[in-house]
Amino acid sequence: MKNKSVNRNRPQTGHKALDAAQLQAVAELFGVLSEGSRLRILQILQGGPSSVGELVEQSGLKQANVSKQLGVLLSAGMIDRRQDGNRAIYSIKLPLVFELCELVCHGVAKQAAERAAALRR
Amino acid sequence: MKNKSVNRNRPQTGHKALDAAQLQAVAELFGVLSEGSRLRILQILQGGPSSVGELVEQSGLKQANVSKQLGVLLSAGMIDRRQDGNRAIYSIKLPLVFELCELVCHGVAKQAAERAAALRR
DNA sequence: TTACTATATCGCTTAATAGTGATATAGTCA
DNA sequence: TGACTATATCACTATTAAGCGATATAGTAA
Repeated sequence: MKNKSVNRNRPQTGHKALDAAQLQAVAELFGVLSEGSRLRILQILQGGPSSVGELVEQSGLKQANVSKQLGVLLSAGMIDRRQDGNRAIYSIKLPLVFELCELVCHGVAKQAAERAAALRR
Repeated sequence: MKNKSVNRNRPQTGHKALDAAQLQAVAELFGVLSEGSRLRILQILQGGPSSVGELVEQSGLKQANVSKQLGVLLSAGMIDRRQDGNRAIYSIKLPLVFELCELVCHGVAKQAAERAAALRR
């Protein structure tokens, strides 16, 4: 028999593997970030807290949709909500969101854009 | 009139905003990472190149599903494919994948797991 | 109260995709 | 050649969610 294993000499990655539940949690976090409309909202919120109306205006999305996506972001714990009189003010809660966007935007945005354009068959 | 703008004194974030196309590209990248099965495959590949059969064995997923998800990862440019006789050997291509996982896993995995468990209403 | 504004939610249609069993394709070995 | 193994693809079902118009809810102001 050949028994030619590909996996000898595996490099040490320096972090322990996640179990199924943790993997699923990470997947869900990425899932929240996998929608252009939500990224757009987060991008606006990176500039500071905003009301729903301001988000609607700046994003170009419909109000119902903005509210819905804000709910998703809120459930995911990524943003905070504060009531100010008539309005609801949202702000970014998790600094990780910043870090993720920094990492992705700096390192990959251009390549990703090119690749996505190429793949859009 | 009140004209009480929430958005004075916006902090400088130090990176320029992405346009719609770039946002969409980033969203698609996150989308690829938003599935537990694909994260599982990437996690195994972090230990080194593997054949499809090895991935099937270690992941517990069906072969058809592994092949399909490998196709998604390949199209996204995250992994490489090499033919070795009868087998197809896949390996991680984008180092960014490592960095993303490091960042997320270290900083959030536990919190995300707790939060996801709490949210699983 | 009434009128007005801001936000959230409902119901709906539509689109995308995960996972599956079955099958097709391609390489290996006799 | 034929038998066998490994991988990819097909056809299908079921689930999920985005975006929308319409409506409900809540706060404000007269």
